[in-house]
Amino acid sequence: MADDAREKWLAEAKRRMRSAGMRSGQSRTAVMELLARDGRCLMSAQDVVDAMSARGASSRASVYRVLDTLHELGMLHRIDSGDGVARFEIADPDEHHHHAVNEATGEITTFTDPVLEASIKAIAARLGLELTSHDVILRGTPAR
Amino acid sequence: MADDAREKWLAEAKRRMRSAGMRSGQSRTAVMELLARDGRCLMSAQDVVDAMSARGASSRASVYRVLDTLHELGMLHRIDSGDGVARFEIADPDEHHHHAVNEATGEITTFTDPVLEASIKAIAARLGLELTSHDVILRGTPAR
DNA sequence: GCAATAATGAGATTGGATCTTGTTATTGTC
DNA sequence: GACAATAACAAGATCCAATCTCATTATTGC
Repeated sequence: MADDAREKWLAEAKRRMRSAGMRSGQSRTAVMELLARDGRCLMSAQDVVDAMSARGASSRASVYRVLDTLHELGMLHRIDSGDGVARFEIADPDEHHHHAVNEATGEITTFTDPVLEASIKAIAARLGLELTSHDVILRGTPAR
Repeated sequence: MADDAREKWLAEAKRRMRSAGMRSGQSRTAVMELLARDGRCLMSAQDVVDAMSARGASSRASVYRVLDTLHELGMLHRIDSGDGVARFEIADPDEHHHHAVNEATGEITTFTDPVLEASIKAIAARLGLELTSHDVILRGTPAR
């Protein structure tokens, strides 16, 4: 993701927090800035906890709280990859993607697909569902 | 799912276990029969543990082992619904479906869609991935 | 600057899942 | 059918992500 998109994300996250009547404590600020500056794709909460404690700030409880808050505010995607660890990534409104897991290496790649998105929209309409979110996860091994 | 499909599943599960060189201990047998006879859609491991201990059999460890084994043999789907609890359901080779979560009620419905499946196949091919499994989860609220 | 109160930190706690170890049961062989 | 080899099991300890508690600290409107 481009640097300016990250800064935009940070500004938007702060704006939404403020307009939700939330104060800007040091943990919230620090976690948001970490995610905006150094956030990798699919960080686990523990990754964030480690990164924060490496710079001597933010307790585990706070990190979990902030991640949860950002998720509720729609600023983070939460992906449950199946290993019992929730992973987060910045929600860039300009880029909607899904994930494919290489089961041989554990490597995760992202992809986008308009046909897939269209069919998901059609399914939701058929089910009478106002879609709030959706996940698609592919798992497989490299084809020979 | 029809009763005969369940019996077919049970027979196939036993066959695969046997051909994988595994013995048919009482825990394996009991868990498989429970799943085949009374298995609901999306049972958690704990649900199975409770059901087994209600009939005075199978330790928690055994239940987890058997579920894991059945999953590895391709006889169970494992769905991580995002609440930290893995859920399982019988893998009926004749019926491949996905899940939609009603976020207002927590209710889970299933759906199938050929267009969706086709696009997923196409994506996997594009990524050079030999697909072993894939999940699609929709979340939303009932449209007014 | 002050008071109200939201946010935080540290550690305890929860709960799903896994691991360990001694025991039991299954299976091929005789 | 009995026996030995060994796979499978049971019970409980343990692990670890996530949540909760509550006293302390920091932020914000006034």
